[in-house]
Amino acid sequence: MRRSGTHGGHPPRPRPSLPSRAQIDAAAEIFRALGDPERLRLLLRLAGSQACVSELADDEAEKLTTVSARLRVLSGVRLVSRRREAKHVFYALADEHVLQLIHNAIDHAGESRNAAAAAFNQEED
Amino acid sequence: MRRSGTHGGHPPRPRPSLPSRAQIDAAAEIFRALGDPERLRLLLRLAGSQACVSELADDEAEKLTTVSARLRVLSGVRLVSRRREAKHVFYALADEHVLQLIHNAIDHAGESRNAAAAAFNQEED
DNA sequence: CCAATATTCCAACAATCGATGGATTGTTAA
DNA sequence: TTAACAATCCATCGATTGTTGGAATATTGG
Repeated sequence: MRRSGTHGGHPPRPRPSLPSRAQIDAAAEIFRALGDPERLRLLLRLAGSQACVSELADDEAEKLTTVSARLRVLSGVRLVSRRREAKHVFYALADEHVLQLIHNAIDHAGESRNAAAAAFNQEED
Repeated sequence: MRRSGTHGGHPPRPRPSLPSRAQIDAAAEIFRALGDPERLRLLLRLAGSQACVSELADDEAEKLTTVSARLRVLSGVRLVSRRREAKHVFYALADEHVLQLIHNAIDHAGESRNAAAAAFNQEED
């Protein structure tokens, strides 16, 4: 049964060309970096104010190397920026978009209760 | 340094204090589900049109159980919705929000070249 | 130079993840 | 009921991940 054309329901949406494989991979990498509670918390911490590694480690009561490793992942996908100042290396959110992305996810998590099935069908879990 | 006050396009987003731990965990779970190229591709495929598991498996030349497992992850965080119709189970994007999230990430990946250092001194949007 | 401090690099390790085949459940038709 | 098909559940396996201690690097100050 191959009926992939006869179920109307999707409005004609301007499809901005399908993302390339490279783009999908890049996006997945970003999401993967975001997909860890500790890294996410670190990002939100940086949203408040920039900080150096030792300060962050002290703040979250974690090992230095642990925090450094987390920052390395976040920095690897440019979610945070690095800046050296004397002996310290300061990290900061790359830009406001990052925060938006996170808050979008939090939003989605909060409302997904019934929004999920809304446009599709009503079902009960 | 720019203050978040006079942005001419965003609805008044009240800074929602700091997200709770549960919210962070939930967001991380969503990001983790998004953090896999195959799952991401599956989502984009569903953005085109809903489909049942076997159709998706056939479409992407993957095992049925593999696709089912991927969908299970996506469904687990309500990124996609499930609907049973006769013998088939149809999956669809949970809502448009999901697509926005993905395109935001792709966007970020594309522009992250110089956006990284922007936040530290002068930023431009 | 050497010492002290801040951070990253490296090499384990346990924990988790994704794919997969086979068993199981669910649905329809005879 | 049995048969056929669709999808999920379960157990396993190989690969990857996150943490961590110790070594290496970088920077500043004697």
